[in-house]
Amino acid sequence: MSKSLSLTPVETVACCSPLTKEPLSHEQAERIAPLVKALADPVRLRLLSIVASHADGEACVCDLNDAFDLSQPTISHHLKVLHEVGLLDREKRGVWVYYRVDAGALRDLGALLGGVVG
Amino acid sequence: MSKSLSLTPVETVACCSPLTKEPLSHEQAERIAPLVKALADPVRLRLLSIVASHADGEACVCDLNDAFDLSQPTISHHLKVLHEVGLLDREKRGVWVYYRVDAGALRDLGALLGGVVG
DNA sequence: TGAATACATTGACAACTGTCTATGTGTGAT
DNA sequence: ATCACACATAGACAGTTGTCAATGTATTCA
Repeated sequence: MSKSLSLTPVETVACCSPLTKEPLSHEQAERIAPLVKALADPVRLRLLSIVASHADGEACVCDLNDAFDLSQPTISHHLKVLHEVGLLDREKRGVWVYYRVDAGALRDLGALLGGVVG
Repeated sequence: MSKSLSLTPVETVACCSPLTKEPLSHEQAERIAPLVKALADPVRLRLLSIVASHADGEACVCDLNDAFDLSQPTISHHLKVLHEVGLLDREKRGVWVYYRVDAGALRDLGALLGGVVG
């Protein structure tokens, strides 16, 4: 895996001490913020929790659309945000697209915030 | 402590299962999101980490202002956001105002996201 | 009382975000 | 081939957010 600027936010988070241990550098904060920002929306929080707790750990977009009173493009948009930041994996099977939570990413983020050692 | 709508986001988070355990309700997501949103900014992430890792667990605004290349009102604004959501406690002593991290709040949020049982 | 210091509040403005409608793209079935 | 379906993308628009300069409010000291 590359060490370059193309690190996804998720990859960045994995290697930081807990927030409360030592001050975050400017660069660390700039990289972590997008990941937290991706979670900072009620719809995306629900999307993530629905996917995570779904049978087989994955859910197709059609299931997700039904869970909200929002247009399909809006759900698609939120899924894209979560995917781009590395919290959700995508897989297309036939006509359907299945999303799956990157459990390690969530765990690392939790550790970073909560103070549990990663 | 009241069970009413006046729950601070921090109080709300403390009582939820991890994100990945079961789907968040609409109401839960609406309450948790502001807390995550408060963290979803690089400046606020750094502010929190600086305060948390400071000697005695507290820092005065003057220290914080010096750590950033931003105007004093801007820092004041970010501190207010973190305070209103319950992540930072304020205490005025003389002319100075000291901020302190609510460690439990951060821990609960980490548990909620990371999946560690609260 | 007056001046200086530490911090908060206000108001303004550009940038970003969430949502929608309309449209595009790929896949499977007839 | 054509049609229907599942999902993504584009463009538009209102609401929110981060920042600053200017101003307000306590508090201490002289």
